Amino acid sequence: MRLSRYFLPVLKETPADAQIVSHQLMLRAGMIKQAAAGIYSWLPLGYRVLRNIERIVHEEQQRAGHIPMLMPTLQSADLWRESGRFDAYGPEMLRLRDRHERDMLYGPTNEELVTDIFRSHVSSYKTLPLTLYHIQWKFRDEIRPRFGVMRGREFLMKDGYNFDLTEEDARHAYNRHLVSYLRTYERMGLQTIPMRADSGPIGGDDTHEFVVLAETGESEVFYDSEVTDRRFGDRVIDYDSHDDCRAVFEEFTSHYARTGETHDEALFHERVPEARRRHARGIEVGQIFYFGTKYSEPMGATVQGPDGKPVPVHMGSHGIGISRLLGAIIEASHDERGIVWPAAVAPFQVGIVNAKQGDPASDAACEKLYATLARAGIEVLYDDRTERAGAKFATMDLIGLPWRVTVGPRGLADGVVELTNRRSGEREELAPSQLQGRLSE
RNA sequence: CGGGCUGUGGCGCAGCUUGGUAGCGCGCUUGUCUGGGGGACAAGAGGUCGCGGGUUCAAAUCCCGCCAGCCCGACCA
Repeated sequence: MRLSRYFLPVLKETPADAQIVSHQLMLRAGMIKQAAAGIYSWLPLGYRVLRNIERIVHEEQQRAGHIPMLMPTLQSADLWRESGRFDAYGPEMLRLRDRHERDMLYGPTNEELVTDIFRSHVSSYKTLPLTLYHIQWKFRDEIRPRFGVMRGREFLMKDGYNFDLTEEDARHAYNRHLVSYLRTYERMGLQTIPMRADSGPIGGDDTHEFVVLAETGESEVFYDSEVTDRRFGDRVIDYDSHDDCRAVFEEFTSHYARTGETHDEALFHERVPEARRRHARGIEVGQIFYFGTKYSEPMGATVQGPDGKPVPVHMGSHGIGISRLLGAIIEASHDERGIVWPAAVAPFQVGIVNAKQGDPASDAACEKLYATLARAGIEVLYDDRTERAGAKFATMDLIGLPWRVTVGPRGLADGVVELTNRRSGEREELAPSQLQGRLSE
């Protein structure tokens, strides 16, 4: 992409409304524009990152055997009356009427819809286990939206639902999701800690939240310092193996780690030596639930078992806050100059800075490099504006691409360009012909 | 929803106390000189001062109402 033909409305000054660094940087980097309280337009740069995160979530979900689909944002109130949540959910649910005065709602979550799909089409235990998920916009009419995309009213979320014949199978689905989520977040360069949490209006007995530790987090968390050393890493796992998934579950949840609502001070003291007790703040980026037959019973989601008798299915649901993740990643990865994107989610992998636009040698070298990299499938943003080098550097630092190539008369006189790593600041000089190989490492 | 605050050009702000020509910085346009960390100079464009009503010869400024947004608290991917 040529920056001169792109749409990247960066701001030099920080808008007054933004309180936390991720919100400030998203606005300054031209990623989002507020449309109303807690509702944002995703400008091209922000949209690219959003899509990258979405893609990773899709890949990891499908790796775990979960099946993608898409349910609508607008739902009929009827199903929610059936589950009893039309009244129970409260004013956080946005209710509206269509032209025929029928009660509708903008979905805050999708248990009712997916359960309805399930009961319409699944009648045999042979179809189980089944996990369906989708990535769709949700609306929750928060009392006070804030912190940009971290607490918006409209937000993009992956929500998935597992249907199993037995509690044992459903527990496995729970563990499998925990493993899958750990992988997902690590791929985005985030360390998350699964914490025992409160189930809120979704209901159910068992639930863990995935928390990114951050000063600006909205949740109060208590944990054993041991948990921060855990890494899933690149281990290979058989998602169908109950034992393998349970082992990971136990490894990551054996130490004390709880959010404020479920925190038990006495237990904390009993189980964690004082030197390892931590009290901090965190950002919730996902949550998994096991809720048994809470929805399947009232809504009649049953299957015929091997003995021919109908049994309600055991269910769980699981969510990842896709749009919130942008904020969480920036909170966890930035410096005084701007965002530092982990490569996996970066809007472009490399930015080319033409230090002297209009200089024939510089222009030619940049054009050639741009074409070569693009042809190699590397996502590259070429800053071909007639700005001075300093302004281009500042823009690149702000938008946080992993690599920057600086091309100018100075280096070209020696036959080299400069490659700079955004995170470490390390720079090396190399011939333009070596660049593609270096970036593909 | 309670408490506090703010709406003035795309962004950041001043002007309001004491009513009388709408201003500054950034950004934007054009030109010249520049050119490796947000350049200099010059000339420009751009504003129903959130909306409605009132007071007044005259309202960004005073009064009333409404709307929007932000912050602090109780709720949440």
